[in-house]
Amino acid sequence: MALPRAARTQRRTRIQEAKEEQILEAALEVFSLHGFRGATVDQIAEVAGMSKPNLLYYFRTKETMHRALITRVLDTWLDPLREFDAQGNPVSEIRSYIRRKLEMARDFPRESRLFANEILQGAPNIEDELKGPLKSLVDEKAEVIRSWAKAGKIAKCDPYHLIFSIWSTTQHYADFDVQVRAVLGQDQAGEGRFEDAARFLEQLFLGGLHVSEQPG
Amino acid sequence: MALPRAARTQRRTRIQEAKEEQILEAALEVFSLHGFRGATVDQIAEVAGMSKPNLLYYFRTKETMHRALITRVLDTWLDPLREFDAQGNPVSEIRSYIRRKLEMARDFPRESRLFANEILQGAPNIEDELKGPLKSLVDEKAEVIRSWAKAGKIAKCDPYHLIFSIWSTTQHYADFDVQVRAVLGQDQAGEGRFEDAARFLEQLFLGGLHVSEQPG
DNA sequence: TGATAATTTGACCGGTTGGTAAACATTACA
DNA sequence: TGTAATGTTTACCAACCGGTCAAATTATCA
Repeated sequence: MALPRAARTQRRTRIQEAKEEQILEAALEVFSLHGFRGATVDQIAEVAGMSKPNLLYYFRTKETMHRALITRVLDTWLDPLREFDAQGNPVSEIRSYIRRKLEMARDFPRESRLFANEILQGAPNIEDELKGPLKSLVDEKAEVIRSWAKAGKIAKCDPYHLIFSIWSTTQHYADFDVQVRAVLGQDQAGEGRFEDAARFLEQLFLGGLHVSEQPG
Repeated sequence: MALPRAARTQRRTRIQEAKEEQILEAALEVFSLHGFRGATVDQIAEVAGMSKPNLLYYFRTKETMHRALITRVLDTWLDPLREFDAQGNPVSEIRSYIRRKLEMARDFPRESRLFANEILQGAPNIEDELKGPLKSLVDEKAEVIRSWAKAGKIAKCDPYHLIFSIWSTTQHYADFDVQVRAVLGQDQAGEGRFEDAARFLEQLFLGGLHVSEQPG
């Protein structure tokens, strides 16, 4: 009998790595579309092209699989914020942060929806990671923004709500894609909508934070 | 034997009205927390304080119940946008629209999450309503915004993406509440966060759309 | 090659879920 | 009051779901 995955030696065979990758890819597809409880193991197994017991050989439970996926996605999801540079030019840093987030919404909508699903349902599995690593990173970058405001480089504003608003506006194009398409209609909903969004958001944020708006 | 609800005469008894209300209230509670597939009929029945067969006497299937709920929520959810007044002052109209949406996120988070859940999972039940009534209303208001921009009363901008950004930033405080609380921490996450958000969003949108930002 | 470990599968299981059947209780109203 | 329509409950079912098991198959390597 084979040992369960967690009890193996560190060395992972190519097969293990390939299959686990295959499973997580399928799990992303299914979880992001139906949420945790809406997704079934059979469904994931089918998308992954293997039998259910075979899948459960690599991830012993549905929850293990989900947790592995969430952890990985949360990590890459924060990359754009990590690149946020205290030494850079404030305006161009904010602009490129918006652009990177929007690109992720366009190129990785499933990851965005997986995350949104999780948060929406109370984040039962990742509350610790939100209060830990996520909060720390945001605290750090909020301090950077605050210092920019203090130095008069951008308008004074609440840095946390600024970050929230960048998150929400950009992820909206992934999470609420169906609605966006429905409202824009067939003619306007071509891929140009991401460029239009980028233009608009740049205008909104750079206008709203322009130093000339700051009294005193 | 009782007739199923759909086949009854138009006159609804007080009992019917009360029970259906009771059920939809419970359904809102459960669906908004767990999504469609994550919610169980037993759970809804328990919250509604009745037996499962009794509940199914009023709504023959889980889906019927869900659809009734979604339809009603979508309707009230659009009220703030309906109040958007073409004759009013552009700046104060936009400001009060943001405020109303933010108040709804604060006072009716369950409705917001129910809707978000539905859209997130591809809006299988309400695509028609998105492409119909919703799109029509947005088209109408977008035209108003466009006319304001043309008259030089606000900066030129894409009215659709403006509306999207107001939706996303305000609903974020309902849909992503867990994340917002986690990031702000226990000390800052008191109810003051909605006032802080209102102040920030006002600054953002009114600054970003200020007519002085418009070249030419 | 042969033996051992890793991988894959079909059959199955107990619990849950959406929904039904039919008896029973209550209300509306002639 | 009587009775027919409406409302409620208990018992139940078939399908589905997450997960197990033991047997079969394949890879690894001395």
